[in-house]
Amino acid sequence: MRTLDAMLETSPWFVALGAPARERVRTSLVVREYPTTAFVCRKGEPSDHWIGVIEGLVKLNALSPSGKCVTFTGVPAGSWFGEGSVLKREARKYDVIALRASRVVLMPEATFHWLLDTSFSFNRHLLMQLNERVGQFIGMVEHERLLEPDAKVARALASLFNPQLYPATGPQIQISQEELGYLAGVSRQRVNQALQQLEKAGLVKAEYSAVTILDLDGLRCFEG
DNA sequence: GCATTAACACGTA
DNA sequence: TACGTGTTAATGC
Repeated sequence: MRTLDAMLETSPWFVALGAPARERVRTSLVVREYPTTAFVCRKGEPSDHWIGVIEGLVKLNALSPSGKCVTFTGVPAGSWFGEGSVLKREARKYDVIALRASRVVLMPEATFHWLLDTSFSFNRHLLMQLNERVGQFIGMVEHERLLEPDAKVARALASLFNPQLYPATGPQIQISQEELGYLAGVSRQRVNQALQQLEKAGLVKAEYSAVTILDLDGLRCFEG
């Protein structure tokens, strides 16, 4: 995923639009670049855009009053997020931070609501995406309460490769073990141990600041 | 017992 | 140099 146009061609709701609507959407979009650790959005800001990741990886993040950090989800290239707050016309509820150099596309709120009012394919896509997210987050609660750390790390990794939400993701993801820890809810040291177990089981290959998935289905049902 | 934090040496970009 | 990794020791639930 290198360019905005490549991103749009893999967005099913966009492909389904007629030429005039595509043009209207296309001209309203703005592309921005962010270096690693930069804020794409901050908690409390107005939600005036739907956000797509063209290149890179961003995370939805929250910081506790005592300074602890949790990551709700990582968003890889090819996917859109942030519709919840735009739909409700409320302030951003979480920080969005680039995990590595990332190119992002912003769709203005006005375009978003116009699509909502005029395009069945857009509505259908949004419904699918929200439904998929509900399933993902319910799964997260289940894993958080029921699974051991090795399995939590396995599911956290697998969640970054949801083909419904993230259609155009290759098998390798560039993410540090510390960030995986924030995503899985375990310490960096424990992530390191878990990755060694998952590697031994032939499910992943751990690399420097990256993980390659070898067996996605195996990761999804890994229980130790 | 097991995970977490802290601390350290080492390797990599 | 700055950051990520692999490991160990002390601490806490």
